[in-house]
Amino acid sequence: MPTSSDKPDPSAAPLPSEGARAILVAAETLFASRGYDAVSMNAIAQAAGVSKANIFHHFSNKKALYLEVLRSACSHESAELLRELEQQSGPVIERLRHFVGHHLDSLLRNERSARLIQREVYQSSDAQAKELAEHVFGANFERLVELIKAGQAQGELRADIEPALIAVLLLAGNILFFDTRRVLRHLPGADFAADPARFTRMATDALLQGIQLNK
Amino acid sequence: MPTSSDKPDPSAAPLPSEGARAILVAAETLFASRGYDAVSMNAIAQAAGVSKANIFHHFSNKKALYLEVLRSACSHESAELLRELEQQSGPVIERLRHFVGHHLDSLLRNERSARLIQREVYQSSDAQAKELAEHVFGANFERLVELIKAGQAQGELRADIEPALIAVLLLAGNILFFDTRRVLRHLPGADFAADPARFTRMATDALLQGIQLNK
DNA sequence: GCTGTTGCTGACCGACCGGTCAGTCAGTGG
DNA sequence: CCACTGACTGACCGGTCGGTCAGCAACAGC
Repeated sequence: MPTSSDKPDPSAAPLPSEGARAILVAAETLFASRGYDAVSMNAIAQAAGVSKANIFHHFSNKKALYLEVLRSACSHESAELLRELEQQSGPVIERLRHFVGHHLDSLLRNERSARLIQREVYQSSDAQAKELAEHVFGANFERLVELIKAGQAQGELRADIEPALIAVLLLAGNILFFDTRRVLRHLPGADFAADPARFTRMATDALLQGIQLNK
Repeated sequence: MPTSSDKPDPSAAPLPSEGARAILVAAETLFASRGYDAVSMNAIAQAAGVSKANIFHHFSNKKALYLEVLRSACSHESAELLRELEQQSGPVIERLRHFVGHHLDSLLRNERSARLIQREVYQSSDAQAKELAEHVFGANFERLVELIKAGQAQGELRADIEPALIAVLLLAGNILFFDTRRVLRHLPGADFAADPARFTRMATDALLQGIQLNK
């Protein structure tokens, strides 16, 4: 009998084997840059320096490998952002500024994970979307909304805007920047595309204070 | 042979034949929802109700078909937005409000085109990104930036923010909404996810007036 | 009649796909 | 020493991929 090909449990933490690690790394890189269908098991095997059959020894099939890559990316990404949201103190506006700046920085540093998750979000079915909202983004988003609510309660932020909307707007600029920065760089007048930190600072300022001139 | 001399072709592009139209429509739907690699020529042929060989009769290969689908999507999308930006009159702020609202509406109505173009933007190489910036988004973006500059010159908008940054922020909310609305719907407190028009109105208001409480 | 030309098709091709299988090899407990 | 195990591999499977090609039906002009 060959090795038992039991399915990897999505909730419990399976064993991160030694040889499987290289496969996961190679697969993450390829899946993130080219997408699921454009990456063959042969390509992953070659990139990982192992035989194709070896991948099937560690993962039951291609989909299971992809899900495992996605799972690790989600947990990694989620943990980093939650950590960032928790530790801060001081005025809410300063905490928001810091978080937004860190968020874009995190996207750019963990580009592969971010791309993988985004790909999943952008083409998810309704059922998948609900799962993503609850198990991947729920905690982070709720934490951010709580922070905004606190800012409203303390009179730092306008209370007549839904806090969730503010959260979305704060993240929208970052995500658009992350997604389109290569194109942005070639648009006229968008020289901020080359400087993420400057973009985040200016965008957050604009959103906080408004772009309309107060008479 | 271009025997159809009775029909004046509006663009320099080749004529969209009768039988080729069905292929283009089927291909656009499939490419938009599943991506290039996940769609086979067999699937396109079946969806279009023709033989696979017929596709190769009208298009030299899969890539050429994809590029043709992309080209028509780009020209269609671009023309609609440019038209919207040109005709308006009145205060700049009102024109911006109207444009942003129409932009999200356009994204949702032409979901397939929008998805196709986004897919291209998000995974474009540097060379492709430059081409997209110059030939697809350049005109629209520049027009929007000009409108913002006019608003700044007339004292309607703050002049200390780069106009291109304002343009990006105005579009960012819409695009994030379009991309993540399925996930958004399941996030706590984001009930605006079900009402695009309301989202756009509130988001634009927030951006125009700022979310910080003015003492 | 014949002769292109055009739109279209079924049959087919080599390459590659995800996945399987028999078997090798190093380690290890008894 | 042996028996067993898990990591690993080359060869191979059926099936599908993008793409080709000879040919058919319809229709024009001669």
